[in-house]
Amino acid sequence: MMECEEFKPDQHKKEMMAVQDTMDVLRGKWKITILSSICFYNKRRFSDILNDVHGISNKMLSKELKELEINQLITRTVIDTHPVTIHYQLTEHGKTLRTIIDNLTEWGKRHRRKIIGS
Amino acid sequence: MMECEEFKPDQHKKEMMAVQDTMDVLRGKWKITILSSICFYNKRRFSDILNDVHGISNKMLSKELKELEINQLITRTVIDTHPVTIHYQLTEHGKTLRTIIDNLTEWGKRHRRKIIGS
DNA sequence: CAGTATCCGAGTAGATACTG
DNA sequence: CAGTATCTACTCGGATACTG
Repeated sequence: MMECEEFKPDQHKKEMMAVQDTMDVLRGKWKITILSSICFYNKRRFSDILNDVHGISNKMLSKELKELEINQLITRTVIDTHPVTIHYQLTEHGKTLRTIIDNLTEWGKRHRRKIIGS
Repeated sequence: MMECEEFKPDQHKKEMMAVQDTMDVLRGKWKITILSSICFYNKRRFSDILNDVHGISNKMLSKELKELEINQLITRTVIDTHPVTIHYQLTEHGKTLRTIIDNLTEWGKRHRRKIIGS
């Protein structure tokens, strides 16, 4: 047996771990949709996102936003109006998800055609 | 990095639905990793995947494989040996996930560097 | 406006044991 | 080898009500 065959599976394990890492960050029913909404509008407030993301509850939105912030994908900015306004925005790191979001969108459309068509 | 282009909000709603569709298909702790394993080896047996995907139980693997098959991402082929051998393979439709898997892998590595480095 | 608090059912997932 | 069966704990997520 060639040594590359020993090396490749090992490399593959690392790749699979990387995929898992990403999926852990994006887990939850709403995360990608929330990111997509913030990305689309650049800046977005809590209640706006609540309207954008069809079906989400304020409890879940609050929770998902916190997790996204912990993972440094979004920032939360308090603006000193009365009452206070909160702006959510993508970080530079968060913006690097753009390609993935686009791919997921494209694939979703294709999948729908495939499943309905069959 | 790119910014989100100006679509009409109505168009954006459809895009978000498409993302949701994809995430619904890929939901579950192990699906992407399983696909990644099958993809890497082209053909893969049940117990092989069980070894590839670190931490998964046979119950979960069985369940996830069924769902992937229902969504027409993989095929299950029974080969008449003794005892029988089962081959799992990606369908053509399943193979279209390749780009997404690669992107998720790349992003996972970048994210790890980002989080550990901060 | 931007969230919290609480209750609860449904689904997810692990451990272990068993089957053809 | 390729799964099922069962039991159990944990988490997800919805509904409703409440706060500064």
